[in-house]
Amino acid sequence: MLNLRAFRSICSAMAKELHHPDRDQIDLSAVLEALSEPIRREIVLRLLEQGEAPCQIFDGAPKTNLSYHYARLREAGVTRTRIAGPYRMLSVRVEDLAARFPGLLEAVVAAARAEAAKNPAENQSA
Amino acid sequence: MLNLRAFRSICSAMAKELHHPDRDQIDLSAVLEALSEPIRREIVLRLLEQGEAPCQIFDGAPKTNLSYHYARLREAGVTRTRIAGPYRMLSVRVEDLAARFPGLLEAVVAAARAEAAKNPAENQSA
DNA sequence: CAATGAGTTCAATAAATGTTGAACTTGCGC
DNA sequence: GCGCAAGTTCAACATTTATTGAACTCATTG
Repeated sequence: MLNLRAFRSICSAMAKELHHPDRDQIDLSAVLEALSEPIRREIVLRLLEQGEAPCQIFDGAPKTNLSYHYARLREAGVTRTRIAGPYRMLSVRVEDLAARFPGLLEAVVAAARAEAAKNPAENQSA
Repeated sequence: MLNLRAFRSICSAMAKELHHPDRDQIDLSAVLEALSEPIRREIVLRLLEQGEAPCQIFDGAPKTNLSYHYARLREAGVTRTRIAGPYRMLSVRVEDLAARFPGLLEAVVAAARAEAAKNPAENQSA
């Protein structure tokens, strides 16, 4: 495990790329758990609406907390992070998720949208 | 909160019924989280295969642990528990879940089935 | 090179979930 | 009424997740 972490650090430094699980390594439990957190669903919804976007567009929590949530989404295989100069661009791995769990993202997104529509005040603060 | 707990105890004692969230109170986060745990997905798969079944049919963990998981599934609105004499019959609230989050249960179940097919040894021990 | 902004890492803490064994409650059969 | 089985509750503990502020890394600009 320590070896894996060191390995990832080396990859990051050399290739300016973060580690993402391969498509066939995306784990159902990790995805469901990642998406069970409201703020993460908001992030996913926003990314789907706008397409790839920089972390900057999210401000519903302190930076460090958002950083943690970004990492959980990425590690679960839900999002992809691309480093672009001083920014990190996030996107949802729509095709990978559809390939691994057909219909899951759509269902969660539809439910999350309905949820957001039901709580507009809460949503505007995000 | 204490009041709600007392209220639920009274309902249980009087009506031999456990509390279940109303359909419109089923919360997306609770459902996703409930289903993010592998053993709970197994329980759901088994119930869907066999229809309503007594708790007895599950033996993949100690009774108290299973009791905890049953409660999480029930509280999330995923399952319904009916008391029948000395047994507790569990069933999946398929229609409620479909009404609240169309396609979600199907997608999770399909993924869980694929998962189970990929790990048959792990599955036979359940 | 220094300053600044974007976002991360780290360690400590808080909160929540998961596990467990003892004690318990309930229903049933003898 | 007693004994037993089914499943729950409780409290303690283990594990994991979530939050936070300080320190950090990296890229850009003057």
